[in-house]
Amino acid sequence: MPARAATLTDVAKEAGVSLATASRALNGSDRVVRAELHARVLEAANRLGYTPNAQAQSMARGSSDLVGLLVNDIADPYFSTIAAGLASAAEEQGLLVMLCSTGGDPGQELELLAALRRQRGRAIVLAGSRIDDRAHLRKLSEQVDPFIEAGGRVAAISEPKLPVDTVVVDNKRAARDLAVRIGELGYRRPAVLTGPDELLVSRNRRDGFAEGWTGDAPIVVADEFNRDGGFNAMQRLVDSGPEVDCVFAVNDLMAMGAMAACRDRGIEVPRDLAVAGFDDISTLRDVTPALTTVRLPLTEMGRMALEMVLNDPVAKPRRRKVQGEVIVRESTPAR
Amino acid sequence: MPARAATLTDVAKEAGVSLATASRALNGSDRVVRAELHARVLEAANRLGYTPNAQAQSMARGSSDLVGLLVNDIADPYFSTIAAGLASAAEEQGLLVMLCSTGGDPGQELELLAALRRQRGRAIVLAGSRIDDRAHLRKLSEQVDPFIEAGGRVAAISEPKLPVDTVVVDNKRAARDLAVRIGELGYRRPAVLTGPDELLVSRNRRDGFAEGWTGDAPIVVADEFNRDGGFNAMQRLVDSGPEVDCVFAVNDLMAMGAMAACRDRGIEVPRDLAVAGFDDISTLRDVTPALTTVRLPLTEMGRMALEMVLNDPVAKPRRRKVQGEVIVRESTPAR
DNA sequence: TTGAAAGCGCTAACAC
DNA sequence: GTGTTAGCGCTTTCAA
Repeated sequence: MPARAATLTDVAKEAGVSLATASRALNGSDRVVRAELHARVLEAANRLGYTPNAQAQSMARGSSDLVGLLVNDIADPYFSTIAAGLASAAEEQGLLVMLCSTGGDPGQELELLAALRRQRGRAIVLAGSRIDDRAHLRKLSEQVDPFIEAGGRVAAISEPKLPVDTVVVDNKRAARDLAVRIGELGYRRPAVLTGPDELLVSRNRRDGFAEGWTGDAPIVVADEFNRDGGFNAMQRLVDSGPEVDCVFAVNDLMAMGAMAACRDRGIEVPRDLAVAGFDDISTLRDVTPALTTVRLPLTEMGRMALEMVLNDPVAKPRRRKVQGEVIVRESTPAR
Repeated sequence: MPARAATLTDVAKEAGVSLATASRALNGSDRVVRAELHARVLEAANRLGYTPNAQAQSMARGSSDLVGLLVNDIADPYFSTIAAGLASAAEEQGLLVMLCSTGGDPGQELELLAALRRQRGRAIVLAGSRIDDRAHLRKLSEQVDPFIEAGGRVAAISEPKLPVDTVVVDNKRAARDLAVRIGELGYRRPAVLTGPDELLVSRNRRDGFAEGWTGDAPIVVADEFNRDGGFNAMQRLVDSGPEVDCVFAVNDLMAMGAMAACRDRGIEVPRDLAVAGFDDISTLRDVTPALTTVRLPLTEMGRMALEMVLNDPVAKPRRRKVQGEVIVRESTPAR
């Protein structure tokens, strides 16, 4: 057998019909093919194990059934849950997802975006925090704009920094709500474990919490936006020895790291110190003490982004705001 | 501006050279283009914001830079970690990953495999447990074989049920090792919380454990292969009231579910009951009590699969065995 | 070194 | 209804 897949031409020949008829019979069109020929074509296709070449189809049709998804890190449950939502919505639409994981590296982000662009998918979804860097945002636009100009569609799941349809989590508000609840629970001296300042999520969650807090301004310790960051930040916090009765880590992974650090230092959560996170990662819903956090509809957000990006484009970018819901659990008992 | 991206023809025209020259200047080839023309082409391309059309390139070249990845559920940390490994290896090779998540549904798996096949990527990686179903395996082969026949490459990360290169976890052996360790720790009456019998991973882990166990055969409770399955299985186990001093859940998610069920029933882990899992999901490394489990090099497995699938094909499918490492933590203290 | 032209596999006018 | 044919954007002989 040849190292070559059967083509439509092969099928047409085998069925004794024209290329056009074969195309119409197999891949639909308004034109109708006589039942007999139709059957003959299907049979031939079957016999030859014919599979349409989607690349050729997109070229000829001028439209593709690929959508790109760019995330910071697909191993991070935050993004993998979004990806799952987006992928399942894509499947329903008969679309295929091209996945790129940047590792949080802006340079990589640009390169992968370019790669996605080259594939001429019908849309690209950018998930992951925008960093507050004018130069980088400009470079992103240099990729995004021509893609849109050429008929592509782009949406983001992030802080609304790019002029594209965006699913935006109201981080500030949710963090504010959380601060209020923490206050109501009787805590008096909170600390915030935050990520790098350039990361907008991180900043907004921190600021939102501070806004919602009525007592003295919380102590803030910054580190990486992941588990190890939470661990390290917590260690530094403990070592600097301030009086603190509760800690808000700006995401669940950091909160887990923080709790691990507490354990290392003999601090018992929540007896000695309360801990709260953000995201409500489902894999972590069974940890003990159960983590107080802000629930985000991650799967839904992935679906929403796909929906937006498939909608007809509008002149003005749409914003779909998503609200987080404070979930109080054992890690922040009333005191 | 036109809703149409600049093409190579546009660039050639703009630079006042032939199509062929433009192609050679921009997208490399053995032929060398005179420096002056080269510069002129690059400039024109830049001015026009030209991006090569990867689809057209694949068609013309007869080879694509897409690889497909089919997983059971991208939201499951097991698969998202594998995907991360594979994606990062792919990036290094300048390849793009098309991601499909089947939801564990065999029908869906077939459809998505077909979709992947249509895209004419250079390779497809199938990650996820094979179910032991002759009819389904045959249908899979009906997709896989012609793809390979036509020059495509396929690899799997699973039990070696398909005649393709496979990264295979030695589940049986690792589970056996775990059983031995559990025995050495002083446990006497274990139960196994397993998944559906058709799932080969699930079965092999269960059987491996039983093999490694020297006392009376462990009680076995089967349910779904996920968190809720662990929860439900554990409830049923408790309700049926047998004497058990330790539980092996065949994956970490089930173990988490099992621990949650214990909490519900007032059983304290590990004081009243020890629990062990399998996979060593990184998101769960900080839970308390720390989970005894079998560590799998998931990221590495993703990389390995890509590597295999890009290697020259060999007549006989390769098998790369991966060993799990038993990690004893607090959830199974010596007693 | 450069250019003209023949495909790659398919769709969509356009004719019959 | 069905067939012919001109593209889609690119690479790659083959000549010049």
